[in-house]
Amino acid sequence: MRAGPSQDEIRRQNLGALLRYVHVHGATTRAELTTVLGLNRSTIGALTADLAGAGLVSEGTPRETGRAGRPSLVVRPEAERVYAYAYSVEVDRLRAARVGLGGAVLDRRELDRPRNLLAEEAAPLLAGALKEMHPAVPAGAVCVGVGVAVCGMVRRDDGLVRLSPPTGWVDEPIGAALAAELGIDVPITVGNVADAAAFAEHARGVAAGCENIIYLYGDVGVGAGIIAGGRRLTGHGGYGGEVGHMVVVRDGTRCECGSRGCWETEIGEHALLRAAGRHDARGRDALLAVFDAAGRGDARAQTAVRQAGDWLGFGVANLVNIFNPEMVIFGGTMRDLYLASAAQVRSRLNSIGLSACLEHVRLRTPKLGADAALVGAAELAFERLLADPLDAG
Amino acid sequence: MRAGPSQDEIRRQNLGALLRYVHVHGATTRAELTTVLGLNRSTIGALTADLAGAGLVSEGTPRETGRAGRPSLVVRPEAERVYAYAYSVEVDRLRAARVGLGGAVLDRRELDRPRNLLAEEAAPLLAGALKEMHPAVPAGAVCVGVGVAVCGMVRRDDGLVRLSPPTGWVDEPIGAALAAELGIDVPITVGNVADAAAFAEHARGVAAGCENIIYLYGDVGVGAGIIAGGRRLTGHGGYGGEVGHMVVVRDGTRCECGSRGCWETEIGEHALLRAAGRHDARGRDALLAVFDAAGRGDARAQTAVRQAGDWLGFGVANLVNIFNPEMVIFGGTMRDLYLASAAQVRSRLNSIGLSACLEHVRLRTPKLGADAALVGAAELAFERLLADPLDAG
DNA sequence: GCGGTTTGTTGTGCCCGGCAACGTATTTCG
DNA sequence: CGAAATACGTTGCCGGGCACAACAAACCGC
Repeated sequence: MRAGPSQDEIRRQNLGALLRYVHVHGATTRAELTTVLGLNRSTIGALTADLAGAGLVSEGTPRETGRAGRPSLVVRPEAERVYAYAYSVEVDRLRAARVGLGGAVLDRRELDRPRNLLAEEAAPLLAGALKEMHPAVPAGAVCVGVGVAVCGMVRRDDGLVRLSPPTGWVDEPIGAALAAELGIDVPITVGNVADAAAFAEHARGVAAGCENIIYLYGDVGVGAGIIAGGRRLTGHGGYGGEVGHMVVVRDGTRCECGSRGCWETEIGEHALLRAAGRHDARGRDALLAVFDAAGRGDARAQTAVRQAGDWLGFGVANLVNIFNPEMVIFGGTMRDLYLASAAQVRSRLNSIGLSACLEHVRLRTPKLGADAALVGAAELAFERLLADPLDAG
Repeated sequence: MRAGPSQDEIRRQNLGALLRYVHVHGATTRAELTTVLGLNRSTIGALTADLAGAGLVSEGTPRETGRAGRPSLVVRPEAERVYAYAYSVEVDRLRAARVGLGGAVLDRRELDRPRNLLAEEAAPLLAGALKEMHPAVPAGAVCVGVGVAVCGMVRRDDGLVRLSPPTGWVDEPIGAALAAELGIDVPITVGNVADAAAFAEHARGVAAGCENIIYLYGDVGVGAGIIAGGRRLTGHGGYGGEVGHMVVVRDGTRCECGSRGCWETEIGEHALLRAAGRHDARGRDALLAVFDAAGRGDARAQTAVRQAGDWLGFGVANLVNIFNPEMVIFGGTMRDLYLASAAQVRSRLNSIGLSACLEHVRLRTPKLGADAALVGAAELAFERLLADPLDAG
């Protein structure tokens, strides 16, 4: 039961809408902004002046238009001067990047992550990557935040990593550890990697313009970033989207989460490698080798892929029936699995899915590729700026 | 990429917030409204004046407060003069009601629904109920809309009932048929019965104040009304929440939807009656007889109930893992099943559910009882008024 | 260079809500 | 019973936000 916005909230929202537009769509003429945002020329002028004054955008000379009339000024995000640090904590990899307003990756570092590395041990490594990148930051540039994407369940309120079977983390305060290590005074936002990737694909990837999407992200486990009605589905505690632990086989194979027959146990890394007869292998490279082998005609690999693809379609169909999404995106290892078994996926989907839900659903692979998680993490950090550009800038 | 609200939208939203508050919470003093809505006394005064002018609220003499100071005026919804018609199309029952602003059922009619009655045949019956109720409407009262709750998949854009296996409806334009039959010029909103019930329980039932809930509604089939982040989860076409057709047994029992092993085939009416050895029975009474028998110690009935309860817990656990809701509500026949098999439900939930998701989830039965669907249908109709009180009034 | 066209800029006005001063209704206390 | 205290409604004023219109500026085609 909340009242409507006050007038300065209007201003904030309009500033945010403008900044978000140039952040997502890149340099934009003022004329275009007036039509897109539905605001008056004079208002757009005032807003850009405010944002330029805060150093968030710059106005440049117009592009050659070819048409008659005074050319419109171009509003550009300050892609170099305003940036966020983004981290992605994956099973066997730590990624760090400096991402400019506008979404460009300005700098990056990657390092292998020893399995069973705890948050307190990871934080110095992550901070080190940041310090390595720091000298390249131009003078006067300002960091608006740090975003961290972790493959695990993250408590919304404080960013505590509750449970991340693939990394072995339980109640790891990665945000606090990182804050202590960095010693810089910027807000740190921690989120789930699938959520972050979904967010990025929703903002500037294949799902641009879609309001209802499911981004399925496979690593060792499987999670989903879900956007419903244009907003992230977080759930009450922030643990929404744990579709990998939807049980698809009652009393099935034991899962790391303690339950049995989770979807993950049928389509996760372990399941596929085991089915392909590679019990000792792990990691993404091993997985790709299976897909390769299947592509080259290896019968056992083909069976494994087909079987996993069948289960992939099974679970996706269930999710489609529940959410009625506009698009399902297959990211991480799910991308490879989907591409290798699209026939099985579609077949299952068509047999299980309700026809009304199948009508408009599109199956896609990510547009942002491996960077989706990083860009999404940055997007999490930028979100604060976009909600209130002048205060957070 | 939408701009912030304009100034008259502020007004609309504030009017809506005030009207919604008295609609949900009943008569409220102006003083309370100022604190709840965070608006100034003068603003509340202006808003109530506008609403009173439109005949939506009335201001009354203050209640005895016992405290010092001038007593605050009481703002009351015009519960008799402003109303909506609500319909609920269930498998073997048609309900109609006149619901006043504030949510009170002012008048009601119920009739049996012959199975296999199509929308065009149902519309005259529904219209007849309305005409029966019409003479009792006080002079000067105004109808703000008609809400219809149907146990089936409803297209959001136009209210077409796409598929409703229990009633046998396929692409039935109940909204249009009703509009033609009624001949009155008020907007007709059609929605899913589970959605409507969830909406009602969220607004004024057990889930008041909860932002993430799953309302499980059982009739012949099973559907869910889902509220995520405080907003209804509709999905892209409006078909979200069809959890009854989440497949829980791969290649299991054939379902009316064309698929196999849907949740519905394990916990729906047919499943329970069959398991209890009552193959020829149907309807709610037959179902209640099974629960009765189980309560009295009938072994076969007990086994049937336990088995269905086990599957109920299974599906609920999956949904809890996916959505991380704050509350799960068991309505319709699911209420009876849940009450009769709470032990099984909790047991499955605890073994399958992720511990983080189980932390805060509460299992509840509806507070509004059998009226939830009707009140929810009315709520759908009121929604338009609450979004823009002065225009829609 | 000149008209036509499109856009930036500036000044004005409307609307909304906050605020403070004043009037009013009720309780409490002497 | 009456005055002080308390809380509230009402009124007028103010600042902020955006739309609008008039004017100035920049570009195109001729």
